[in-house]
Amino acid sequence: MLKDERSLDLMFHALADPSRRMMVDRLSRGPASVSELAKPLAMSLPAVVQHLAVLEQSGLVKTQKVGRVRSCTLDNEAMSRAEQWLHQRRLGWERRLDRLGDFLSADPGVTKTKKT
Amino acid sequence: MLKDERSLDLMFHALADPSRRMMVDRLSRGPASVSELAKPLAMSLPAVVQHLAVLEQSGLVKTQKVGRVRSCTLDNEAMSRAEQWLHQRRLGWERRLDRLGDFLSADPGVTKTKKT
DNA sequence: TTCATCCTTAAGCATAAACTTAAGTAACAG
DNA sequence: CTGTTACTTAAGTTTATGCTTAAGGATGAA
Repeated sequence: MLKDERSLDLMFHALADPSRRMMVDRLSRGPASVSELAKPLAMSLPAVVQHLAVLEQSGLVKTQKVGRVRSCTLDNEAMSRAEQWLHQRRLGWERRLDRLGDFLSADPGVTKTKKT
Repeated sequence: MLKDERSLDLMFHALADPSRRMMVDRLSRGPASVSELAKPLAMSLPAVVQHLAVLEQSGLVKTQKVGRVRSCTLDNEAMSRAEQWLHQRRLGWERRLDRLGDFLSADPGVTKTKKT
């Protein structure tokens, strides 16, 4: 992990394409070969391989070549890192809303907040 | 929600840029104006506004103009949808690993699986 | 009214993405 | 050894992104 930020760039970018999400979705049900991943997608095989490269560079997917077949799997830890980034920001926001709720119910009528 | 897939495209794409993530990070600590969002970023204001438009179109951020100031807030539900997509795929994968673990510990030595 | 503050809009530009087709290469089956 | 399967590589095209600078509004303060 040279730069965590860069890694998030690559992961979210990888997830921003419906074909790639479909591949991830397929892999969430178990390992698959390149042609298995390609089957449901309406595009050429090279295009699929390019998508796979994006997923692999992001770290979300690992692949391993056995004979002439490339076997692909999901990387749980990478998935978790993307999920956690979202989770933490969302929690920060929710805590803020909670505090606001507390404030409002504690002293209804007071509206002058002091600073930012 | 006309197309859930399209919405995920836009959200993950929005998150795939470090400047935009920085804006989301800032907003997770509370609402902010456009220039507050711009302050820590090394780019022109119009560039920031363009990033903000990407975030807004994705649904992750809501904005509201009061006087000459645009106030921005995070949309918790949109954040949650992106998070959930990741969470569910990751769980699918983990369940699979668990089943594999059960299988291996239940009958060590047997290696001939049936076929996929 | 006059001026500074906060955005907005428009236009242009360089780079990156998402494909395509056309040829390979490498394992394996017969 | 020959053909089929399963990818790989290369090159080219089109569209989208991420900026920039240069000019506008539109509000609010004095």
